[in-house]
Amino acid sequence: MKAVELSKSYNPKDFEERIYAYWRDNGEFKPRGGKEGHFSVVMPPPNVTGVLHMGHALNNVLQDIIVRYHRMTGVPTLWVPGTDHAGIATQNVVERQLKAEGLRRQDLGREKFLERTWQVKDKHHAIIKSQLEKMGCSCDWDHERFTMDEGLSKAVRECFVTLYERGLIYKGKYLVNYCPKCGTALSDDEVEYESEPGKLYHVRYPYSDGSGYIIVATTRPETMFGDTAVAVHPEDDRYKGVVGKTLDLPLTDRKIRIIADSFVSREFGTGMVKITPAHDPNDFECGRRNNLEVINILNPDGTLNENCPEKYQGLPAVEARKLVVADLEAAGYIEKIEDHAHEVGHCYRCHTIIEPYLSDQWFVRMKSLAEKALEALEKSDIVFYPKRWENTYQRWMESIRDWCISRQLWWGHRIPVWYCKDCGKEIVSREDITECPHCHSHNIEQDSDVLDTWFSSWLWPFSTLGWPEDTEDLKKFFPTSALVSAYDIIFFWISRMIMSSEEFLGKAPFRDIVITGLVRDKQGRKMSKSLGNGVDPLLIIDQYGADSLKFTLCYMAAQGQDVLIDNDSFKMGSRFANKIWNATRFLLMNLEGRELVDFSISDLTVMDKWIYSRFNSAADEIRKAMEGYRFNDAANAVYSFFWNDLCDWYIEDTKQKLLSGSDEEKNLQISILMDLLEKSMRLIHPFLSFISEEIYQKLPNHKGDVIVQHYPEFDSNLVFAEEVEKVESLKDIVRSCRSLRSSLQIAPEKKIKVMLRTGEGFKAMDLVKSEKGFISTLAGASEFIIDETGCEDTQGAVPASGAGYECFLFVKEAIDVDAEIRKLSTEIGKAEKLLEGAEKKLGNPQFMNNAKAEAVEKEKKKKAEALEVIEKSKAHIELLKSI
RNA sequence: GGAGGAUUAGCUCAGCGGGAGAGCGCCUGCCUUACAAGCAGGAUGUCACAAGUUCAAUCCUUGUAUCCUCCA
Repeated sequence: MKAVELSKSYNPKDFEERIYAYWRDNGEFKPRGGKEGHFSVVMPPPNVTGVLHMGHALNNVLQDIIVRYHRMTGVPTLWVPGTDHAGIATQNVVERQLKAEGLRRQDLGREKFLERTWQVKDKHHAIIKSQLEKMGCSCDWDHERFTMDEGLSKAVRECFVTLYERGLIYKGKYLVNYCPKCGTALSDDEVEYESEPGKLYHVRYPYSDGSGYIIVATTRPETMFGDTAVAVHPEDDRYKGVVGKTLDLPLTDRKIRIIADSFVSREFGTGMVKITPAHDPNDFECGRRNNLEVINILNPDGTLNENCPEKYQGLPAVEARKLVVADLEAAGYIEKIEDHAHEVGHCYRCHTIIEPYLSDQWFVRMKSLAEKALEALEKSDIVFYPKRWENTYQRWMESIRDWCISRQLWWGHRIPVWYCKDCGKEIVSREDITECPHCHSHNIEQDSDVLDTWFSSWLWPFSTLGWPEDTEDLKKFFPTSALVSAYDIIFFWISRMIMSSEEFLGKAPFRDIVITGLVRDKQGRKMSKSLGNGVDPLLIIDQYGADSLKFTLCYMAAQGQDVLIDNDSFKMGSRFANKIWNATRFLLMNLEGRELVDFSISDLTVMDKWIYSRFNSAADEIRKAMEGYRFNDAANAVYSFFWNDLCDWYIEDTKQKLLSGSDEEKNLQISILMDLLEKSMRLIHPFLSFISEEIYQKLPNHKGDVIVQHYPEFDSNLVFAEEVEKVESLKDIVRSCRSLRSSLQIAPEKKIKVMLRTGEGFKAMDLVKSEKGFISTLAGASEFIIDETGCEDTQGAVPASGAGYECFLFVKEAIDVDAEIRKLSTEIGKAEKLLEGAEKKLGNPQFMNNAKAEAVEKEKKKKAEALEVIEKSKAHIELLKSI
């Protein structure tokens, strides 16, 4: 057989793109496994604005690992990709473009504006798709969906109309979060609160009967024009008797009443609160309870309207505030002004301050939906990883509020409601209509609003599979198996998907909910453009390769913890990939002139059995880790098996045989190595997909594409506990010798005589004998003597000890005897500490009675070992002194 | 105001009832014919603080401090 040549260094650019195309063109991403059951994942659809950032990379890389792992177990596996139209975000992008051209969306008109938005969508979609491909995502592109494509739009219609028919959708006057800049209502979750320095204004409201005044505290004095009451706590002793009295509202000619309501905090300000139902959520509720008038004082653009005194009309709220305060002050209504930090809501898209605003909006009644979703958790139909998010989910569901789903935007799913201008009826329809079904008038008009983006994405797990049609995909792949998402959209998205799925399909949309952390910079800050601390996944791929990106993220993604990284973090994955590359390169070189032979367990040496055992354990660890979505543990197992076990010890051990063994020995050895390499590539594939495929296809014993090979499983035939113990013992001996050499500053090329003296209970004798050459090489021995009787002369040797053995290095050069003695003394010190602890426990009757038998055994062993170390070390000190 | 998370080596973080770990960085020595993106050896920690439970606490409980996040 000829050697297979690999380029000298790992260069992912040579093959990543080619391999991706190969997989895709060969249909490897399609669900084709033959086993029973299915494994399916829907990709959280990235927004078609902007490009993918490191958070997307983390999310998709983890999905890819899960998907590849399950695909290799042989079940039909489907990963559905897609993108989200992202209403406000995308519309903002287009509006920014227009602004640069001096235009507004109204100048274009709805149709032209939407055309332009579709162009933006197409552009960003192409970028996103290519990014996902570069990352190596093994999603089935034939299943790709977009939240505004035909099928999904149909699903949205079906959903809206059905909910309407079930009485779960209503239109109502409601106080909504309103962004004056975006010109739309926002859901509660789309408002971000930030603490901001502000003022607390104490304002005097005089009694109408002239008997003095009361003082109310407010942070937003301009809203006083919408005041319709002042409230006190019903049990506030300070204000007994004032309830029911009338006040003159300053700067106006209106009169308002004092009411009692227990929502008032007695501690805040003066304990008297002005009630502005149209402009504060709490006040709105209070107003409802007390049948207060609701006066809206704002225009849609956030300026004051005709319900305010004329001089303030048309002013933005912040401007009006200044003027109102000045006027109040001039009229002597201001008691005092103090600094006051308070939470201010901002639009999550454009960061403008949110105004609570009274308007007509569409809502979904959430209570019944939430109840079903809670039940799903109680019945364990859904499981969160990590589990603690279940509390968060539960609390949110329990305190659910109705969901405002209308948005005053153009980009999105138009609300399927028509109004007949002739008969005044409201028509909700699955199909577009041109005629009023009641009076047959053509004078009808569709509601101009669109639906919240999440109203389409909450259907994602089943709408992407064809719902509302009863498709094959839906039958085969729904419910999906796992959903991977960061914790920031549990409420926006995850919770709502569960609700919609329970409502429309009667089951949870997925079983496992894998919550990842957020990607942050090394200081723990969110990555953002303004901070300039972002790490671009594409640049990382360019620099280190997609496998490095993937493996590093996986290695760092511990149980939903945030992932803190910088550019250099990815060297870790890159080094590992390079190691894999070079180990393979070495092995493939050694194929020259060899024949692969069949072998069985009886042909295996102790070392062989050890490495197969280690491989077996690694496969088992990885399976357990994957089942619990502990990605870092899985990555760790892969890493330490390949590098520490296979490369550092096993391959090193085989070098000698590969160089100087007989042809037969060489053939057997390289065959075993090829078997291990083939298995390793399968083991590694979910975590470093490109390199493992590239290598796999070059192996003489490969069986097709690694992406669809069977994932290694725990094999009880490959458990060799005794051999493992022996090899660990051998490694220990080598380490002792190396450590001694190093501390004695013996140059690597200097070979010296080494003697191993073994005591009772030393099990690895046969291994030590058969691996004499290997030990000699690693220990730099010119001569390696085994002393089983303890009779050999140790005069003049430098000693070291371990469990069941002593090593003696016969050094002729002058050595630093004192330093060695000091080293031994610290070892004695450590051992004495251990001994003390062990003896204390063993001498403690309560320990002996209560502790587990294994714990007691362990302490006994500890004690024996400590005694051995102390004894030997003391003897060694004497030996050194005699030099 | 409520809830959750974090606090372990210089840095980033695993671990989680019985002798403190990884990667990076650092120190020493090696271009050993796969890999200097490597190899070998080494140093570094009152596991935030305080009580409690336990035969035994970095790990469980409670409290404190500092930091972060979410919700109101």
